[in-house]
Amino acid sequence: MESKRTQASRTAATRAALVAAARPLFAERGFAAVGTDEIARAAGVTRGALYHQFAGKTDLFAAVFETVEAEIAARLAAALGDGGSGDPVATLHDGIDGWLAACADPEVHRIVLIEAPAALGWERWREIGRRYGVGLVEAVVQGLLDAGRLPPQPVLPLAHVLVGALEEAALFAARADDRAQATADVRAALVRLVDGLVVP
Amino acid sequence: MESKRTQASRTAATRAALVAAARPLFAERGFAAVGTDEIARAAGVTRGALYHQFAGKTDLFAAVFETVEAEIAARLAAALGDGGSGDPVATLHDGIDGWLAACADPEVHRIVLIEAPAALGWERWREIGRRYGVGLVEAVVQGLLDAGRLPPQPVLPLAHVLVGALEEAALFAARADDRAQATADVRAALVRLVDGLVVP
DNA sequence: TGCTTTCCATACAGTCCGTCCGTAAGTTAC
DNA sequence: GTAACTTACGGACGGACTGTATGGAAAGCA
Repeated sequence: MESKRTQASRTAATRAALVAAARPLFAERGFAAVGTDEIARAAGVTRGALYHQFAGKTDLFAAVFETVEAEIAARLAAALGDGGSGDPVATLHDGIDGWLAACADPEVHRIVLIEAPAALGWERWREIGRRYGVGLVEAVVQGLLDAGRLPPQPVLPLAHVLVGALEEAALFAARADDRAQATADVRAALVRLVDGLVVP
Repeated sequence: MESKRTQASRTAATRAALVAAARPLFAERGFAAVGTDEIARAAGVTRGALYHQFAGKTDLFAAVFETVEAEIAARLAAALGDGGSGDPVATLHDGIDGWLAACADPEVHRIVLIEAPAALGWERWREIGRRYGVGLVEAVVQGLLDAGRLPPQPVLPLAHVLVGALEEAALFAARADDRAQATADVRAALVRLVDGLVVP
């Protein structure tokens, strides 16, 4: 079968090809430094296809960003799902490890943490991020509050503060000379941070 | 006097005019969206002067970024200098307040936290930031370690984690609908965070 | 004052984004 | 099956922007 390609499959194929081609380019050289012609050629199509499938270069980047975010969220959800039955604080520690491991990949932290805020603007960046990574942190914090492991307080401010700590920790670890050592160090700092928050 | 302008003063005047003109433009529309011609016209010169004084658009942005960072650092150093004789934890609380107040200005947080990482790259961003805001946090953490108010640990990882928390807190507060409420909320979250770290 | 260096304005070349139009591939109606 | 229509795509054009090269004015120095 599949001798006759349907429109939907054509569209899906070209969009996927463009996203897959743009991802390493954006990650390597940044949003502004890579042109649409290079992306289209790498995807085996022309700029005409790109501008038919996406509203523009920024929209294509948003699609790449969403793909990366979805991968991280799925990875973290899987890791957190395993420890869901145990101590919520232990779950949080697992989440820290999973996050740092995911951001070790330059394709992740360069796109998610460096390029996306400027390319999409902070509001749109956070709006998308809230459906993925930020949303996970919110859920974990809410779980801790429900379990009485945190003093009563609004969820969102604490979640944002923790997200900021996690993001900068990931960049510090990923860009360090000795990444293994740096990862262990920031992990310890993050664990001390969250352990100081929770009540027995 | 001043009928006869010296070369040094000419250079200083044009550089200052360009930096002053570029600052609100970059803050309002972002690094990529504002052209060099618009900056030059706003400064009352031409692009020729811009490219004579700066290596390029990125270099001009770096100068703007350094100016903003220097202002924040001076402001925080003044606030922290007053409380230097008191409790180091109280000093840290004052630092949080000063930081949140400084980042309430869009010219600050848009340039420092959104545009700079992508425009300059993370390494250069942090290299400059370390001479200003990040360096202050490092000093405060080192002071807490010396005073025995923190369990022994490397300074840099904890400083970066705290900087990340502070940065995201500032963005959250600055972009919220109810900024006063959001500022109070993230301030409380940050205070709980650092209070959980220190030992009596 | 005459010469050199610094500072700056103008003109030019190269690149890149977004849009427009024509064509091909796929879908629906009869 | 084929005709009418919609969707996907390639190629080319126009506009904007960055960085550079060239010529002249202002300042430093003898």
